[in-house]
Amino acid sequence: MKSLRNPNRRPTHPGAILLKDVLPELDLPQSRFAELLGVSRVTVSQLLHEHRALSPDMAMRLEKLLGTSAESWLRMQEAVDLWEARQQPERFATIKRLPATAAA
Amino acid sequence: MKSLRNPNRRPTHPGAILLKDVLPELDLPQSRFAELLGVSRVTVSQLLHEHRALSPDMAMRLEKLLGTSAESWLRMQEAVDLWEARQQPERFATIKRLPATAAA
DNA sequence: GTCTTCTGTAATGCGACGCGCTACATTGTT
DNA sequence: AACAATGTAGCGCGTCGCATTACAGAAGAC
Repeated sequence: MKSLRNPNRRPTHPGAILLKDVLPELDLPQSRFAELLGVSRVTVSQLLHEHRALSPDMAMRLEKLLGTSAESWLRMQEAVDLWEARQQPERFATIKRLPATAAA
Repeated sequence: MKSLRNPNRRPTHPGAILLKDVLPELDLPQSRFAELLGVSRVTVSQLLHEHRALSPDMAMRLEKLLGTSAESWLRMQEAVDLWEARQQPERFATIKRLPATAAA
């Protein structure tokens, strides 16, 4: 087995975690959550529904507000970004693996 | 000790690795390196000198060409991005740590 | 000494994207 | 009926990655 988790599935968007786990736990309206983060309500809503990426700026805000590490939030976004990129192999099709110089 | 490496230093920019380690090893002119990556020479040069960030697109190209994981390249950039963000705490100063609900 | 290669960098244009703001429709609660 | 919360679209703005062009300096080949 390669992994206990399906290796080819789209990784979870950080917004989904916020929507399904974090917000219910906090028991706050999105509007209030947005206020506390110092961003607009629309920004939060779009993030929760995966209509935009979780930016480094937002990762920092979440860290400050929730105490969770900004790194962990960014990692999730990074995973999504790379998964998306890998869905279009044509984009990189012309790039051929360079033989390792095997020097040193 | 918290770490063997200085914890407060700016993390190494991925471009620096390319410039100091990867390119010398490959023994290629930057122009040829750019060709193989499928990007312009200017783009490579600016990346090597840390004048721009290493994008997910570039991470994929490096993975294809060098066999190194795109994740590892992006992680380095992510570290730089977060370090930069933390250098301006004023930006997030108004955000106050929310008490853990301690529910469940 | 001259020509060619490689390189750093500035300038311009373009498209993508994160964000704020406004506005409208919908749903649920009082 | 009235209000709060939410999803979403549209607009403008600033930032950023990238291509292209152009210029200048450094280094090596002849």
